[in-house]
Amino acid sequence: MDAKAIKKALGESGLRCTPQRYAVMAFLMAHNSHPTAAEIFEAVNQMDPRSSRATTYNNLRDLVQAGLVREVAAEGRAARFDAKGMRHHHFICDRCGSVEDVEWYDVPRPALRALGKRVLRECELIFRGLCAKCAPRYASR
Amino acid sequence: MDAKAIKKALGESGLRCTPQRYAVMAFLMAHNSHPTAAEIFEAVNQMDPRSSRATTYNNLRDLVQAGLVREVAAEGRAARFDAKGMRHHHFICDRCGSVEDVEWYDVPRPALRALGKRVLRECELIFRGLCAKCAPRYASR
DNA sequence: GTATTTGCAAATCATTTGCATAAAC
DNA sequence: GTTTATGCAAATGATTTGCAAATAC
Repeated sequence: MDAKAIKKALGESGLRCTPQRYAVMAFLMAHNSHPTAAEIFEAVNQMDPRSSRATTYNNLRDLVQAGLVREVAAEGRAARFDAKGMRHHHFICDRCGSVEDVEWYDVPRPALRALGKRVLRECELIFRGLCAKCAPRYASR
Repeated sequence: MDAKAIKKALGESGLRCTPQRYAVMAFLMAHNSHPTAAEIFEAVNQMDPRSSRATTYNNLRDLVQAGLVREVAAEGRAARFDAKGMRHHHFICDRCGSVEDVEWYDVPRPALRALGKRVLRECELIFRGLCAKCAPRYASR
């Protein structure tokens, strides 16, 4: 379906369309679960055991640099990734570290005032708390 | 000036007021530069070479858990810390990774809707771009 | 006095790198 | 054919942990 689109996007970014790189990109486009690099490696390698951990990491770096993939850093935990599709914000679970999409909402002008000489590239909302799975089991910690 | 306040806050969190822990907390309260754990260790140890790297890390973890310190994760780089004082948002520089405070702005209700069964603890704005120092030198990358 | 914290060095975890081989363009 | 990417294993960087000795309460 978008095999061609992926190839095109990679080409335009000066990246060759190798099976390993394609697989990472396709996987991220098909899953909005914000997987970690390790999870992506597992999944991609299970379908076609031709990739290596290092290559997965290198490809993720390349894709982030090319602007095709977004990296979400969470405290103390491994980074998580998602294909840049429709704009959205993120909800990060305090308990399990999962990252979920939250419907996009334009940050109003007043919030952008105090930026001074800084050059703004993007502005994202990060919600934190307990995800729907963890909320009921709230007890420890 | 707030030596007493620090001691009190630690006590209320069930944390003993050791010189090393106190030093970390006092340093964070006196500097809003969002230092990394390594920077905090350096600074604290320079004034009084009695602490160790491990203890600094452990104390930072304890202070974050106690809710006295906030941890800011940035992609690929070391975590940065700040004492929870006045509420504020963060600006993270794409180039140098520095984290700066941005005046607080209450996120309007509409943005808080799509949260479903999730339990919201906090909501923060993350601005990304080039800091005032890096903006003029924009060239490479 | 007792429970917590420290410091050390070793361990772990996520991620990157060097380099020879293989594949994309 | 040339340039870029791969896979491996080893390196790095950040952070954590085990444990005996020290210290806050």
